[in-house]
Amino acid sequence: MSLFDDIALPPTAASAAGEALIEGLNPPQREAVLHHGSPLLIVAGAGSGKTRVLTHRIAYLLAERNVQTHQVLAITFTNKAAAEMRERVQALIGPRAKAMWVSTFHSACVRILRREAGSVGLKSGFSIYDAADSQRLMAMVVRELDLDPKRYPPRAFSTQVSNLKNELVDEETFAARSAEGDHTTRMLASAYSFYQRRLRQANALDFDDLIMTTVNILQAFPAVAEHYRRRFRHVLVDEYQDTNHAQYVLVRELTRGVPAVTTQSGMSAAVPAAELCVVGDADQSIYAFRGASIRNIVEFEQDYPDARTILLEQNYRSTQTILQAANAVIAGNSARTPKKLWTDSGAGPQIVGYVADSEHDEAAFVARQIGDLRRDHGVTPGDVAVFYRTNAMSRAVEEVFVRVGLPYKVVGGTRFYERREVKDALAYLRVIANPTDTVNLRRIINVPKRGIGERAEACIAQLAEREGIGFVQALAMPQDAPGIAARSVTAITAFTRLLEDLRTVYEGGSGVAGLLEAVLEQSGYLAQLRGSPDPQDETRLDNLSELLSVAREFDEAAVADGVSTSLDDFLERVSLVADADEIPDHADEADGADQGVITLMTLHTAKGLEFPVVFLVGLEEGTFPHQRALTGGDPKELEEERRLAYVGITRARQRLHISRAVVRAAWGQPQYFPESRFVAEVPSALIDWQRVEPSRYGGADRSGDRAGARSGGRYGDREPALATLAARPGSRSPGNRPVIALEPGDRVSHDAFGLGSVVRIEGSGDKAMAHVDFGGGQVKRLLLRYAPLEKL
DNA sequence: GCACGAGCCCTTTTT
DNA sequence: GGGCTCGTGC
Repeated sequence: MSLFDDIALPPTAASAAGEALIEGLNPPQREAVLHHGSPLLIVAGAGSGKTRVLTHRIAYLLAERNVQTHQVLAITFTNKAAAEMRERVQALIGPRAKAMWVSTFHSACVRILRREAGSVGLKSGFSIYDAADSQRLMAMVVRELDLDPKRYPPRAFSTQVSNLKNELVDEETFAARSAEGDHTTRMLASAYSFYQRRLRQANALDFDDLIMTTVNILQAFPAVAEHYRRRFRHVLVDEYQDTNHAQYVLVRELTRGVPAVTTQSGMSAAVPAAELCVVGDADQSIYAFRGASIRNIVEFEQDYPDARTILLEQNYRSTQTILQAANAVIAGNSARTPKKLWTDSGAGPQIVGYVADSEHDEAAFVARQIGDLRRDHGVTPGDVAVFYRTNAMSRAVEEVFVRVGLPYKVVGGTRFYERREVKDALAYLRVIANPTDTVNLRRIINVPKRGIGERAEACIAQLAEREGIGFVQALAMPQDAPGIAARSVTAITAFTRLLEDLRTVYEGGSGVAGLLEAVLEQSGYLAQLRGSPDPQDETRLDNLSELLSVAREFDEAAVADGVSTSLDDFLERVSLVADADEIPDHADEADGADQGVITLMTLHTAKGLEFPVVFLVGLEEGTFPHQRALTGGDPKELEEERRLAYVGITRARQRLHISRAVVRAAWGQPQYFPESRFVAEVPSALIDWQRVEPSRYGGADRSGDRAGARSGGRYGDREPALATLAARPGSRSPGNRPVIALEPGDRVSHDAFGLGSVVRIEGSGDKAMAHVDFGGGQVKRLLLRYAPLEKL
């Protein structure tokens, strides 16, 4: 029985071949594939086959609507998703899909910028700075501006600059706008413009620049814009709910039509606006923190008045139980267009719940449960995923998995390309590709140690400033640097010589791998690691050898495709891939020996994926929803947390497990956490609790226990981990208390001062402070994080 | 110039 | 439990 039974005539394709391309799709899905002309918004619930629809639509355009491959631009959220989409289209219509542009926004912009960089004075071999590089550069700028990094943290500046760029606010506009602002705003403005200047000098672009600069070029150079508007007749965007303003404008610019114009060389034909098709789910918008704007999807129909909207609500992924839980949680968000996912698959097993004493106990539960599922239901490790709110939480799970011998892979976290040794090696390559890349140059100038210290570096920087030349040029004439030691001059000469030699190696046709080998060998990097007593350096060597094989693969692929290998291409690739692009393919490995590995990742990384068995750990107030969303004072943040919960729940196909730890170590110290509100929102009939919070009363009354957890651990002595903590009531080590919510007028009790009443509260979060009147004219100011206070 | 240790922030989430 | 900065001693 389906909702569509009363729809008389499902859409049909024009031809038999076309009919084959929409076979097996339900009526709204077919309609989305076949839709013609006006902009199209596909509002798709979780697991409703949106990527499938997009894939089939592209195939249909190419096979049935006479669209050329080069006329299609498809934007996905990750490179991995792009690769999959290209493969699927190929499977449907053959190899000509290969030439189609399917990529992330960032990769697409790099391709455009490579061609058009000259128009904004960039050399085409520009470096791409990731978030860490940007922060490093911002730190240099803050130092240069003589600002106190404590008052003006480069991190915060970096984020704010990123936000401005996502809003397409350039540094001049911002400087003009903030001239009247407060001191911090003006400092931010100068940091922004200095930062941009330094980026340009380094011939580098940061992640946000990739989009913003592309938009700027399209808007400033009509001929360039026209080129792409004529070219792309179909623009398709997946995960539209996670696009930011700059990306929105980029899409608008690309899809605009071209009017007919008469020029000296004749008449150019008009081109109508490109067909735009976007897919998204407002309930899965989880990237507002980096500028994603839900308005892009909610107001699509206002932005494009002739737009058509198609709703996909049937879920093909999860059981009814899982969907009910997801629907219940997301319903807690106000101001959303109600959308009810439904499925005609069965109820499936109940959600399994577990309340652990500690994060170790919780991890042990996960491991036990996986063992049971393996034994009783033939579940393989590759079927299982564990999701958590923050990267740091993977550690507890990993420890247990290592101990019991479960195979796993952590996706994200300290990413491969963010490891120190990998970044160092890549910095050498970047400097060789782009000699003006100061950030990377200064990164490796003394790595491994070669006697060019801070002092020498400062002398060179001073020389550069005095002569009005770049840092690189100054480095070529160290003897002219004011006050430099003779020893340093020798060291610097040897260093520049090294770089020249390496450049020669590459120009001699070494390929990227050959160059990388030369870098590691000749710089002494390998020698240093090999000779190190630090066991960590062992894994560093492994990582470098892994990087070397990535380079080899790249060279080989270039040879196979008959393309001339380019260092720029290699660097671009490693700059833009996330570890999310290396998620193991679990589904198709189930034949015998290779049973895949358990996937560990954050909820954010989980977007767009699905697993038969999912564990959601750390469902605690303060962990998930995250403390910052609770104390930030912005209800929007809490809504985003809820959407994140919705995303997490809907990743599961068959079995969902939710768990929490009553006590979790934060900053090395144990801290109490009450149950997450998201758990309470799931109808209790859906959950099979295997263990609930232990209480001193021995009962399973969860509401009573919650109060206990909040006010400071009255726990039974059956549970060892808790007994230890409970043994010293009121004197728990400082800094690890939950910050209790207090209001003026509340009655409180203090271990030492006795009874009192709250006069006022100042600050929030970790810095929340209460003024408490304990009588006798004694008003104490107490930091809630430290004070042994209990609300009465 | 560099190695080492103490003290300091930290932690959301990522293309 | 970690990564970074600063001070100290060589």
